[in-house]
Amino acid sequence: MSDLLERLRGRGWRLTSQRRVVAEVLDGEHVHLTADEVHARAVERLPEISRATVYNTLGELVGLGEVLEVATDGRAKRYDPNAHHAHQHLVCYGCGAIRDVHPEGDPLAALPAAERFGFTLSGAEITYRGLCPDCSAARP
Amino acid sequence: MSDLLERLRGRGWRLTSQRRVVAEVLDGEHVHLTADEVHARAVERLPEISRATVYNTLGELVGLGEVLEVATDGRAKRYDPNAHHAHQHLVCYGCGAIRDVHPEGDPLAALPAAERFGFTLSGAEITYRGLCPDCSAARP
DNA sequence: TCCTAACTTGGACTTTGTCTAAGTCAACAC
DNA sequence: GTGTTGACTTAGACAAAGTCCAAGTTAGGA
Repeated sequence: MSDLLERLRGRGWRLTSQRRVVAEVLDGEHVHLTADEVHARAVERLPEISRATVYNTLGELVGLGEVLEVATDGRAKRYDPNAHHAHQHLVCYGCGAIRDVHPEGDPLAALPAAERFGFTLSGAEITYRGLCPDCSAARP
Repeated sequence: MSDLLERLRGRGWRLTSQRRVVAEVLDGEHVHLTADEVHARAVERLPEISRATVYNTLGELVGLGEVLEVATDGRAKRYDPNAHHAHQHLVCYGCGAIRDVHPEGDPLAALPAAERFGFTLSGAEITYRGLCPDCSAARP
């Protein structure tokens, strides 16, 4: 994420303090924040940043392919900065915790031609569901 | 779906006209309606049915395992009555069309123990993305 | 036929996200 | 360093999707 700002600058982005703060908040691994959570953390560093700007910036980052949008629960979308390494997600149905995971093989290979209905496939998203260790311990 | 009402009755459900209509609307294959679409179709048969009842009934059907909730786009959830046959979904990113598909093998098998982080896995949902034949033709 | 707990209703409310008009400022030119 | 300008940000109104509640209705057993 450290060179993200340089890449964005190279694409003609104006480097505002707001965008810098959003990029900083998203830095890291296993980060899957909702837009509101990104806003809350951004406000800690830049109190006057608005919700609209956070939504705008997240939308731009997704459009540029720098951040992935993840919809694991039909509630708020989550934003995953780990866009440059193919991965899937493992979600705890107890507490909602999300981990990036790396299954073996190409998921597209499992779908036979007869099951493609003439579609031109471009990818597959897998959400593994389960109970995390903490939630397993809490439910005897 | 035809014997769904019998199963529900067996579980102590009161068989109201509202629940009957919601179940009828959901009958069929490749059905993936939003709650609002279910409500719109239910109103055609029972004009005074309320949105709240549709949401209640859908929630109960999901809780009983008779209907699946599908969140393919971060917008409205969709309801899939094909809950008793394991399947995955193929979604067109042009028009949003959804098909039920049946990939080969067990998706859980692709996730190595080292990538499970101590979770107790219970299932996996796969969303294949692509362009359907109609949308492919429309985008030269 | 009556009774009652279960069900339904309309509307208020919440959450999540989008849009707009007006004001601000990063980056370039000089 | 200063000025300029179009891109960016802001607050708040709006919209979509979903939840909650008190009051009224009703399915199904007694």
